[in-house]
Order: sequence, then structure tokens, then C-alpha cells
Amino acid sequence: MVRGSGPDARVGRIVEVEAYAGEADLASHARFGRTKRNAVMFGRPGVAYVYLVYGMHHCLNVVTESEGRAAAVLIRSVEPVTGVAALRAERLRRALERADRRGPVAAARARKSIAALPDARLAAGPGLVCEAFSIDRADDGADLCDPASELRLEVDSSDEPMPAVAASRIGIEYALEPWLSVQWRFLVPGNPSLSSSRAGSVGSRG
DNA sequence: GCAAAGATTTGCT
DNA sequence: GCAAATCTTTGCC
Repeated sequence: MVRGSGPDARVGRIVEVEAYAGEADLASHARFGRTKRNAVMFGRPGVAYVYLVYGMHHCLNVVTESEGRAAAVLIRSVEPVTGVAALRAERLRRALERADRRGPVAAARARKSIAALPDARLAAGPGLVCEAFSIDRADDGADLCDPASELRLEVDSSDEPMPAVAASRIGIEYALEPWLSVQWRFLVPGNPSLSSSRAGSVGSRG
């Protein structure tokens, strides 16, 4: 995944994703049909579907199926590759934004907290990916396959192929079976940039 | 028109 | 371990 170009580019490897497959998938935003929010999911593939979750965090998805079929892949975790300083700076900027509303003590805590983060943890979660890569609703509908796009997907052929295992999806307790426990989360086992908060406890059976 | 819950993260108890 | 922050969408009045 790439944001920007030249020396200022921010680049990371996607190491954890979740699939949401069509209107029948009771865990998907498409389960109630087409809405203003999920409209791009029904459009052509290779496009970014970005939405605001819990009123505060953005999540990045890649539309996957042909037009009219509402499927997408949620980018859950990214391993920073280049532009690490910029990723950290953006995390810090966002943390300070939140902390400043609670006073100087909170701001100092936020600085310390971001500074202590290992590089690998800068985009270790769907909301954090969007913070570190400055992704918001402005990117909704962007063509991720166009090399000229500010935000895009690229294949690094020099990379070793990464092993992936399947696991159950996260944060969809409202869904019914079989959608609740279908193994549609895919991750690179042991990668230091995997999301941690709920991912660990839900269990990542391979 | 209003209440409730959500594909999350953080900070305090 | 739990609640808060905060806005979009659904579902019911």
C-alpha cells in the first residue's frame, strides 16, 4: 500500500485483512442494501471504500467484486516499510488533536506514548492504518489500482511471498451464523504489525 | 423525529 | 477490564 510519491511516500505491507462478501453476508455493511455510505461497494472493483466507524475512526476497504456485487476487503493491519517517520508524525498529530481537548497533561502523555511505539505498531489496526496513512472519507471512491493515484496498491515483486492463515472476523458479534464464525480474516502469522486489541482474544486458528 | 448500535482505540479503575 | 469519544445509519414511534 502506498500514499504519495517520491521521497515523501509512505509505504507499507498489508499483513491482515478481512473479507466481506455481498449483501447476503450479515456482517457486511451491504446487508441492508445500498446506502449513501456503502455506495462505492456496489461499484467497480479496485476502488477504496472508506467509512467512519464508532463516530471517530476510519476504515479502509478495497472493493473486490464486479459492479452490482457489494463485496470488499477490509485492510486491518499494515507493516511499515518506508516513510516510517511520516507515519509516526501523522500518528502523533492525531493523538495530540485528541489529547489537546483534555489539557496539557494528556498531551504530554500522548507524546510519550507515540514516541514509545515500535515502528511495527504504527499501523497495527484498521483505525490506525487510516490515521498513519491519512485516510478519510475524502479517499472514498479513489481508484487504488491507478498508478497516478495518491493512495494506491502496488505489488512488490522483490518481496518474499508471505504465508497467510485464515481466522474468524472481528467486531461482528451482531451477526448470525454462519457469518459470525466463517474464517474470512487472513493474516501473516507472527508478523509484528498484526492488530492486537481484540484479535488476540478472539483467536486466530490457522 | 428520536433512540440505539456499530468492521475501534485509548485511558482510567 | 470497562467506559468514553462521536457520527452515520437503521428501526420504530
